[in-house]
Amino acid sequence: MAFNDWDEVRTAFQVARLGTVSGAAQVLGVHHATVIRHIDSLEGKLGAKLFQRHARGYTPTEAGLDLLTVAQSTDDQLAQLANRIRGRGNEMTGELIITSLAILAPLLSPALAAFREEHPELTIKFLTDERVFRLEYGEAHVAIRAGNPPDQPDNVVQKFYHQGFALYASKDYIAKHGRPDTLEEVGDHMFIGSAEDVPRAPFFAWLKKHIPERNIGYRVNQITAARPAVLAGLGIGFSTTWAEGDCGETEMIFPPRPEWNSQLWLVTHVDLHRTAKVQTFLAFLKDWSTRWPVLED
Amino acid sequence: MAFNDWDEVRTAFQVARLGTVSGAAQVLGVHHATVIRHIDSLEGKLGAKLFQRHARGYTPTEAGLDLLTVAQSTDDQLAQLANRIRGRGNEMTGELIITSLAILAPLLSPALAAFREEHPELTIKFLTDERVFRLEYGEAHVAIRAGNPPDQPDNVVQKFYHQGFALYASKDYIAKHGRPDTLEEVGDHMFIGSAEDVPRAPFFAWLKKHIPERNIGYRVNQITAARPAVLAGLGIGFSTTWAEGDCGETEMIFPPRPEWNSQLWLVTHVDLHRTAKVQTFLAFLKDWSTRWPVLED
DNA sequence: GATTGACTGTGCGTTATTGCGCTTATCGCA
DNA sequence: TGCGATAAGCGCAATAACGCACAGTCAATC
Repeated sequence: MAFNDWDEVRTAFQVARLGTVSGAAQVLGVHHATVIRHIDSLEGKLGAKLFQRHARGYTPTEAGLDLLTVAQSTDDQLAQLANRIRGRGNEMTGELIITSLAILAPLLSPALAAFREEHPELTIKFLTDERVFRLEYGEAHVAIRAGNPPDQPDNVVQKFYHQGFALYASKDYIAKHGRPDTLEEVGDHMFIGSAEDVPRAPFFAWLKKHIPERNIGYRVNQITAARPAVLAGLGIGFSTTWAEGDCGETEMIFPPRPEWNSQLWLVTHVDLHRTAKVQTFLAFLKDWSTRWPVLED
Repeated sequence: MAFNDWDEVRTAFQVARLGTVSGAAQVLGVHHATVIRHIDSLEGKLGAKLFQRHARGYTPTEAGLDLLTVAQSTDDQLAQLANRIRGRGNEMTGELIITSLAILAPLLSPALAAFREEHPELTIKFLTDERVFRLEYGEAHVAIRAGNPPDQPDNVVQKFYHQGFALYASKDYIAKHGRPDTLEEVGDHMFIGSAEDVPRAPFFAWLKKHIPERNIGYRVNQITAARPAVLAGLGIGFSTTWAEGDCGETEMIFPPRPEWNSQLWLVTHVDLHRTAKVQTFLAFLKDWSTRWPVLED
């Protein structure tokens, strides 16, 4: 390790620049004795004189002049860095990393597109994965989570969209098998269930509890795979109300129930929550979500 | 002022590089609590988070990554600077500034030429002036002084060449006016004296004391002007034995006397005396001076 | 040539920074 | 599920860095 005390370099820099210990002390906001001690320490470590001392001040030697130029460039670079970091909090530039459940991609994409149009300097990363991305590792700025309110420490959580799930079937399926009248009497109708033994999604948990095993002929481990199965006529399956709203390919068999619903949460890390980038995005997203269909109780 | 504590930047740099507070503390040779305090202080000053804290360590934010790259370059530059400064003491490069009396230029120049040939990397500045250059201001590395031993503090003084002065006249002058037999009976012979009221040079002081005013028809304020005057036939004047040795234009009228002689001193500043550059030059010069004419007592 | 002002240098008391020990939390592994 | 390893965080005591006051030096100026 070359210099193990950058502050001493900074002190020597000011002395070399100003030519006097007193002047450097004034600029640095310390006592001139401190400046002398820093210089002595630095010269001792380097084994070379940086300054010639005389009653009128300190004159840099060749080594001192060399330090002057290097430290000047360091000073400039650090000043620029400070400006960048201080300004970054208020800038809508760089990356904005958002993570959510894969199923929300169709719902969120239009909002993200509109947000990017408003802030072209911003690059948006939209991450979906089986594993939960960790905000505390800096993997994302904003997470959209479902289910019970996340209670990670250092995470700022706020209520977001209340998502309604209903049971749908394709028009083909209905033409072939008709539609069940009640959920208590499903007859031979086939349902699309979860591949998990203990499904995390509330609607899948409900399905496992209320629909007999024999009526479940197709199982998925991700809800995103359910809709294509429904469209393919594999059975009656869950989908969100916002996805099926007015598309002509499916019909709602049973309307949303409170116990099927899923609450979405907006989650940010406390360190990033206050930044303009995150705040602007959250405000935009909440405003956008008012246009989404609302469940009637 | 952007950063007023470069040490905290250095700490943050190691944390960003290694990813953990503990690792950075180990590298820096401080306690990990100190590292945490540095980071907290730095973030507070910048008003932005540099790291995301979690149980596995510290992950740099965008600002932290920015700092990492800037500080990495700073670290490299300071390391190179340290190597340059540490090595400079042993290098024969850069400048070597020598100051002396103007009259010594003809004597020293051949030595300086030979020295530069041995060390082509070295640029030699040879300064002569009325005023005395001050070593303690870094104006020169080596000074060649005459007269009484200099007793400036912080100056390293060593005996150098013992310079002999004699009285010379040009062949023209001798042809016209002949030559005096003794210094006690100078008759109408003209001498070249000093323009100063109290001459500092010992031979001029002697001249003022022993030669009547009426025999001094030409006065100079610098000894360098004396030899051209002698050559021009203005009178009998002092010159150094090394200058007149075997040139055919002048003849020695009176041989050197101990009271005319002048001791030369090699003077260096204590801060620079130990450097290889100065030491090598001093050794070379002393060796070279052994070839100069020696006074017989 | 005495005086004034600016600067360096040093001993001493104080403050602030640091190190230490302990606690808490997380992860990996059996 | 429990245990060991690793890392952050925090209060308290020790130490090192700091500011202060005064001495000493030099240069300029009237």
